[in-house]
Amino acid sequence: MPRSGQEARERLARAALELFLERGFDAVTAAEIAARAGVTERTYFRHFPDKREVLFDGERRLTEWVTEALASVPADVPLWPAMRRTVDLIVAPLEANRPDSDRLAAIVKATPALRERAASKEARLVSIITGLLVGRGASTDEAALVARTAWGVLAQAIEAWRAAPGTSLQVHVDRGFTLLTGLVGGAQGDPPR
Amino acid sequence: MPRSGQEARERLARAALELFLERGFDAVTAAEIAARAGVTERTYFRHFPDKREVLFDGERRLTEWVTEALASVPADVPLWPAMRRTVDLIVAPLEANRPDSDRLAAIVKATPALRERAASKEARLVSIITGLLVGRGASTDEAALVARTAWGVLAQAIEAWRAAPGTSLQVHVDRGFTLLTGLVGGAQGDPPR
DNA sequence: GTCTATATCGCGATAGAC
DNA sequence: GTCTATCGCGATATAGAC
Repeated sequence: MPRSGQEARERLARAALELFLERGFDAVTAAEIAARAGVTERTYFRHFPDKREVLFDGERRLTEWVTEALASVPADVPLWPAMRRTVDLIVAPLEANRPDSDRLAAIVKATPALRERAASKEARLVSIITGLLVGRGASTDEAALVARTAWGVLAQAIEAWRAAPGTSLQVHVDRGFTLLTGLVGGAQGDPPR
Repeated sequence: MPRSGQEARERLARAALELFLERGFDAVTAAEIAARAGVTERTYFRHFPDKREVLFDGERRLTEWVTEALASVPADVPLWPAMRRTVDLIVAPLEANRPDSDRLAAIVKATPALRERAASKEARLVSIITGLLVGRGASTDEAALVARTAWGVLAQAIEAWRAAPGTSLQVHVDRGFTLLTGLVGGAQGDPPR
């Protein structure tokens, strides 16, 4: 079998996804993933630090999308509008990636250990975005707040989108930003509807 | 030593905190925690499902604080102001708890596995808050957005507070809410400063 | 409480790729 | 011939089953 590390890595990722879909995360051993990919267990652990991480290998792309999107927004656009544009820009790749990400989301949702890892990945991404915003001249506090808030809107939109199979993610994103603006920026003494 | 389950649980939590502070999370085994608490390893795992969970036993109080605080806000207060008041109400207990929570934060920050668990606990708390807001009559989308956003402000304030030892948490919270209102609700065409 | 599966990692040897 | 991925074996500790 091929000696290229990258290929083995991809075979491992595919094998893991298949096995987890077939039997569920807990019922699959690292040795089985390795066997299906045609390598030994030891090789598995050289590519991935633990059994969970195989699933999130593709998530690195998300970081790239965000980084590129934010870089493409002119530097003179203020913080919040810049983040809004960034979110809009990554809607398209997210929608294109829907089939894969839906399957992944299903596995993750069903497994507490994977939900933990996913939550931690999200936190890391928010902190990366914070760093990028600081690079644009924002204060740390401001950057962190904007990154958290904008990511919250997107994450919530994604959740709603997954729950409503026919809809477009862009619609949920727009709705989220509008809702947020109304809630946070609007008149504060309004009585409940 | 006492036979009360609750007491053993507390001794385990204290022993774990001590050992983790002394040697770091990874260099401590569950058996050692149990030994210092005067019980067997098996007893440890009866109280806590894994090695990480001992540290977060106290976090249940946070959920209680939030639940009680939100319940104390009159039902006719709109969503966002209600969450703002809720956050204000839990500032006091958080400040009172500072010494313990600072030590915990230090251990968590130094250990990836614990950061994951902490991120997951936060996500769970946000979803609990979302449920409470839905109970007040909000739509799921609205509730989730408000819960995420308000928690983001608090979490960010806590981080800034920890970084600046002399300050009061309330100040950081106020600053965060003001900042957010200005960013999200303010004029959108402003040029950068 | 005891027993066991299995995740995870260290080490030395081997064998494709360039 | 070097690299470096991979192998094979062994050790330890978590976590769950009986």
